[in-house]
Amino acid sequence: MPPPAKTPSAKTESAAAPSPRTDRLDARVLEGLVGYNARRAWLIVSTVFADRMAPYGLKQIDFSVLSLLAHNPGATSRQLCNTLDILPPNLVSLVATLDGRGLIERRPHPHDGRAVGLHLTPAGETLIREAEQAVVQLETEASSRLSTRERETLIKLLQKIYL
Amino acid sequence: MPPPAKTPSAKTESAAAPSPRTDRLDARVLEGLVGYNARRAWLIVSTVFADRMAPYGLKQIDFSVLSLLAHNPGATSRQLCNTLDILPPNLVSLVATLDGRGLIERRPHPHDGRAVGLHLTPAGETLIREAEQAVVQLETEASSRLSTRERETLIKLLQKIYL
DNA sequence: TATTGTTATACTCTATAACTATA
DNA sequence: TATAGTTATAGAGTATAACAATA
Repeated sequence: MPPPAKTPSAKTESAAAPSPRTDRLDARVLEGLVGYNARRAWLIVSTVFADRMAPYGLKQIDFSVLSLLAHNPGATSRQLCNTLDILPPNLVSLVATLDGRGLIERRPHPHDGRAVGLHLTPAGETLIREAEQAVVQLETEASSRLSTRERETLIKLLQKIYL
Repeated sequence: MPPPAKTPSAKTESAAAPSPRTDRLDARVLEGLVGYNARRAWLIVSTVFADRMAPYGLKQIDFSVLSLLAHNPGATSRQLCNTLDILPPNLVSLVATLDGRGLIERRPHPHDGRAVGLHLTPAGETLIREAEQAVVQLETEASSRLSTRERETLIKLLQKIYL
């Protein structure tokens, strides 16, 4: 059996340079891991998201909550928590802030006296409509090196992991 | 122009159920975003990672540092920071802990008196060798619904975003 | 003057325990 | 007894400013 074809190694670049003194290291092991790559990609999209959503005063979690309420009027905190995988105590101040900004409204739940139905206000509706458009735009730019087909494939494969 | 074909909406499930009272909400807008999906997928892999690496006493960042040092002996803190996109102050206690555990060693840098070359100890070499195998295994399981080809495609597409 | 590594610190995110009011 | 929402709090993760030693 012939020796296996070696993948190019950083060490073989130059036999006389044990300390290449570059700023970047050989990260090929990490770059072969789904977890590492998913986090790095998310970090990039995240940064663009934060920049573009700053004018709307929305962080990622705020956007998620408003977008869910736009398409699920009357949803409860518990439903938001289950859908977004966040813990109830961490949603409280968030909902309170959105309420204080006049973007959402808390109404008594029709069938359950313990629960509170969350609804977008007209201001909230307007804001999330604009924000959703901005997010679609920002997502397209952040993944501009992917074709439409590739982007769809990427999302489909990611969902095979968590959905 | 005819009305556009409606995508199936949660609202059309039943005209008499304005509050479906389910635990899951319609999240199709979010599920169309790369950022959202990348984060959700990373969260899953992350959980599996934490469970399987607990016996080794390694968090993700510890694993990344040790793995980089295994393939880049003598790397400096600054190089680790640049490669992993973390800030220097946040690496200090981390390196100190790995040093305290006897997994890495700090040696004076040959060409730069300010810098410190980081090296794995024999114990560190052994640990990261086992840990890398465990991570490959855990990654395969966490992405078990993907074929080998799909997993490669996923990684390639993620790297198109951040690399 | 610029860079490496460091300290101190603050802010955000995430997690747990315990309470209340309703079911 | 169990669940929805809340409070308080603790722990991680991430960020900035400022300093000492060296280039």
